[in-house]
Amino acid sequence: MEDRKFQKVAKALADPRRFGILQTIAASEAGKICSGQVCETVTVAQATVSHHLKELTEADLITPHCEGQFKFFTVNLETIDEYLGELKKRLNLK
Amino acid sequence: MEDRKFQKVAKALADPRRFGILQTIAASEAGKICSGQVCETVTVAQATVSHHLKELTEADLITPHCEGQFKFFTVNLETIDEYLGELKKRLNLK
DNA sequence: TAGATATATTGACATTTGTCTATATATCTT
DNA sequence: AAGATATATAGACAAATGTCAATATATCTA
Repeated sequence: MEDRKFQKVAKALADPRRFGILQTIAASEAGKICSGQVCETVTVAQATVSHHLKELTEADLITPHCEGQFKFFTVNLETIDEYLGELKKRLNLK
Repeated sequence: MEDRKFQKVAKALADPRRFGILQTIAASEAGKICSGQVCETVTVAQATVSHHLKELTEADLITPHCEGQFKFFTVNLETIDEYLGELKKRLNLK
């Protein structure tokens, strides 16, 4: 994994609220959830949620797909696995 | 793992320079390295290195032990493993 | 005991970042 | 077409953060 992506992922995971959103998406019934539903689970403004979803998307931790006026997100498991592997690799673990 | 620690570790890992320092410690010959040696591998001031080492220590990612006027650090593998496990757990992975 | 070396702390500063309100854009529904 | 709903963007702001120079503290050595 490239430095740039490695750092992007680490940063995306580092904010508590943003990680909470990621967790919410991961825990969603259908494995996907739309922006509005995320907003309901959180105490910040819609613009802030939109911002966090963008960050998570740019880190490739989630993947968006539109259905009409709704935008759904799914967790990108591969990126997470890659990140965990890369972290171990860089720290010479197991 | 408690929320507080989980966040602390994530934040500690999120800064590129700080992660680089962690990597340097992990890669050290003897498995331990003192502050001054870390300084040599990096382009920032000694005060900045000291600050990052403190952050890593507070996140329990490294453990300090003094030998005279030197302060050595070793990587705390347990914390890293715990963090990886917790991350998977929170995202419902494998 | 002095001076040298190693690390920590303080205080300042600039940048980054999370947040908001207001507004724009896009899609749906009647 | 018009209003309603969903999401994105712009701009502003405060708080957090990485950085530094200067200084303090602690330990070593001659």
